[in-house]
Amino acid sequence: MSWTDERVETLKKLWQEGHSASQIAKQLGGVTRNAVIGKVHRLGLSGRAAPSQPTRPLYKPARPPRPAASTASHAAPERTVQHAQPSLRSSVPVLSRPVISQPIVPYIEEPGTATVLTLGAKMCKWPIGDPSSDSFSFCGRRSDDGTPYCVEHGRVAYQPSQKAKKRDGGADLSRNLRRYL
DNA sequence: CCCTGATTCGC
DNA sequence: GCGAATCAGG
Repeated sequence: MSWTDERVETLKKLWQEGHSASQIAKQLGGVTRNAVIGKVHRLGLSGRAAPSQPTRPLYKPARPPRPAASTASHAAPERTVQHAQPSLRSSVPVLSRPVISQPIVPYIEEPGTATVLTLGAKMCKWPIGDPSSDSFSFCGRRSDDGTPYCVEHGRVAYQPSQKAKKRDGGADLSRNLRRYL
């Protein structure tokens, strides 16, 4: 099987909905979960904002060398060591209930006031500021139904996907966009 | 062991 | 671009 437009659309949809790679692979058929993950990465939509527990720590654990299978000529060039940058990739831990007596508000009207402790399920998880900074926060406005972001940020998050599949001269862009919001 | 996503790299 | 092999974890 190959990655047709339709299958990519399905992949993106399921991935955004929080399905695991193996589940998506199973549903699509003809591909392994590795294929799905690889595609997800190439599409640049790795790191889901919505569900699950963060699997990776925020720091980069230094990649181990991989023993090349059976290829003789392979002079491994030293890669430039780039220091780990604070990444937004890791998913945001969503509290199921307040730890102390912190009332969780459904959403916040003023953008950028939600912290990791006050961020609720229905709040926009668009990051604001430097994650390593104390002032780091999330948008926190009411997220659009079923999405991690508010309408405004959802537009930004899922923007560059359409290349006019059918024949709409761009007039239907907003309509197509709604499928992702 | 089951599962998860992440990464590398030959193809 | 693709995805198997392999990794680090839950």
